[in-house]
Amino acid sequence: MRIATWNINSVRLRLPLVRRLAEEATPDVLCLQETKVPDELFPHEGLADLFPYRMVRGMKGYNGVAILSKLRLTDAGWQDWCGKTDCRHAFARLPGGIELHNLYIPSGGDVPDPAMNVKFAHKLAFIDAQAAWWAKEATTKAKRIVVGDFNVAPLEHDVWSHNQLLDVVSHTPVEVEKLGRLQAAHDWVDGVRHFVPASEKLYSWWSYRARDWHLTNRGRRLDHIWVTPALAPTLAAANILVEARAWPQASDHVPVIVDLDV
DNA sequence: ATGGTGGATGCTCCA
Repeated sequence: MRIATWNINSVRLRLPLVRRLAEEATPDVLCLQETKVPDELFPHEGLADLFPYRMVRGMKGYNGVAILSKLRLTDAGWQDWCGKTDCRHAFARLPGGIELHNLYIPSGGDVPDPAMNVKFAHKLAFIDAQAAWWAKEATTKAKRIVVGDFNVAPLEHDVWSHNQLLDVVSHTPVEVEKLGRLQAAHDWVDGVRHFVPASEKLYSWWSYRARDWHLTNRGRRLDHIWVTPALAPTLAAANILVEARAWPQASDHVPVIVDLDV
């Protein structure tokens, strides 16, 4: 089973890129974030041939998540967090009793101080709420996958310069610490780092503002696929599709892909 | 230290 996650930054604008990914990388399940489209305007007609099963949860202009699947989805739904209806979490059950969760964690704005910046406070509260939720749900046998744009690059080599990003939202110690607690809450296994040593640089996002993203290569690994320990033995491969950053009218994020032998 | 780009929206917010 091939699972992919991609912050698409408008699914309507980049529908051709979604189709290209589906055809070239052949994911069985594709989770999107920042779809930026209300459910009634979601481009189902442009995706139904590739992904007959779809769970979408979007709103006008901002955020939005979608699960597109070749495999049957059951018990599909969505959930609100932090008292907001901002379309950041969709879930569904896959064949084999696997529960899939697609998350778009708040970006957090520019100032890494929750007292000065309500967006950063929201981000930290969101991660805390997730950690509490998973601590409550966790069982050793649970077969679960959580994917998405977590907007946190947790490891030193998940950013181009650890020292220069310590004060930059996405890599501050408080976010990394909270994401670590969230990860520990269900003993989540990082499906990509399972195959790539922590000493190796790995990115899934490059800013639009760089003159030449490829030349400067100032990336961050913000997009993740985690699995519960019960699924860890099935991890078969992982890939970050860096080349997609150079596709015409690219998203600033690239697809992250994990294969499971299930 | 600053501003750089891109998307959705509608004379600005968000990333």
